[in-house]
Amino acid sequence: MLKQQDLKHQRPKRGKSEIRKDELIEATLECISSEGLQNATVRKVAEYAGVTNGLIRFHFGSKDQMIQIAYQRLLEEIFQSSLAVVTESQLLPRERLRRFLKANLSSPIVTAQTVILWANFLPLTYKDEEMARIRREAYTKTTALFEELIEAALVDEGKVGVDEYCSKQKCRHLAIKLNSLIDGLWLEGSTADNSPYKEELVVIGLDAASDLVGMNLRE
Amino acid sequence: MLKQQDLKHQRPKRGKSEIRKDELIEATLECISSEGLQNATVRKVAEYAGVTNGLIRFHFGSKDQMIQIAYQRLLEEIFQSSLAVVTESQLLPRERLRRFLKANLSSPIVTAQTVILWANFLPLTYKDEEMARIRREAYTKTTALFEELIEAALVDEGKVGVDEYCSKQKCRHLAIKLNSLIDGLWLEGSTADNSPYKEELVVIGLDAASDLVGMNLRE
DNA sequence: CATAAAATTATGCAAATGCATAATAAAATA
DNA sequence: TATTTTATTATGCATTTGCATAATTTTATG
Repeated sequence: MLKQQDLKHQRPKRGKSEIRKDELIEATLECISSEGLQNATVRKVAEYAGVTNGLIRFHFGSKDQMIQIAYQRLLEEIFQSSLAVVTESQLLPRERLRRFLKANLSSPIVTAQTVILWANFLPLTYKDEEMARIRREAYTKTTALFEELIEAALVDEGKVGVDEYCSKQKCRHLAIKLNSLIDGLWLEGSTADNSPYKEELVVIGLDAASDLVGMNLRE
Repeated sequence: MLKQQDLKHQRPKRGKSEIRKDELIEATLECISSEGLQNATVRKVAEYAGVTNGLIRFHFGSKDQMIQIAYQRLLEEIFQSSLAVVTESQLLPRERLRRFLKANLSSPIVTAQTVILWANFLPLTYKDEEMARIRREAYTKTTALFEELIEAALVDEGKVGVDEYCSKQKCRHLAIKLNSLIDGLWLEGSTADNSPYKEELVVIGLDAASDLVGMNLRE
């Protein structure tokens, strides 16, 4: 009902509409990161995309939906870029966890651009239920992955037994701790623009994570 | 030149103007936390304060200044409420650190209201130089206090020598770690509204901090 | 090619917004 | 009390903003 997805044998190429929509989403993110959400008006975003404002209504229906979709995209991109480093299956669990942490403490996640975008959207998640949902969904995904990586590493290193309740609890707590640590460092790292400090942040983060997990993740 | 501060023998009572300005600042914060920065217009804030919009221009000059002053107030209030718990001078350094951490993980700092306000202001600190300055100033104060508390605790517990370079470095790193951890937990704690989880966050936070500092801060 | 559908622009409007300026009220002062 | 400052309201204006609606162009389809 939504689209003629399965009519005929469709070319693998995305339809023109999808491409344009993609451009508009990217333009939205660029506009917000450059001008701030306050100034990211429908007209400005259209200007960033090189189209006229009416087109945004055509593709998104309303400004609110435009914002929601852009937020979703941002979170998905962040998730994907940290997921990418752990998909190589031949890695040791510990190394996988280490890479995941490192990815979350380096570019492209730790960039002023990313944090600025994140910060601009955040307030909306407290007032707009849909934005809250989008946030929760991404958070759940990230946390699940985190717990998974932690548990695998702990089991592999013989630190916990498998399937015991207190082990689950331990992993859950560790996930919260590591997640918080990373978020905090990420926030801090984005403010200071001197890159030597940013590299130091990775070291500090892995060091702290090592203490928390009780496992050498510094390598 | 600014005010007739030292003319005559002035009553200790604040002038009417100061009181009204205070009301307007509080109204600004209330309005932002209820409606979001986007909708915190001059007229809305005036409505929250029960005055007409012209008065805001009279007291603040412009909307931008109104926002800046409100931000300053928020950060000051946050700082003061965590400072309050460590001023009792007869406390052991370790207990003092512990209380500071706990304060930063409980009400009134960890409330949706506080985080919402903080989140609303944050994006501005990336575009407005004055807002960035206000943020840096508060951050510097907090970090300095943090390092102070950490160093005192480490020295008292005999974990480090006094005045050595690597000790300073250690304290600095620990301050960054604890600060990040707390910020992350704070952010997370504000989203979930179930209070049992919030109490758990304090436990988790103190537990993690204990691991990081290498000292029992759980009580 | 013809025609229907999709994509895009053009135009306009009503509401909101920040700010200015004048008018008025309240308070201080002499 | 008279007068000057200070505080507050009233009014208005130019601009911006989101959205609607119609017109136009482009693309797909029979």
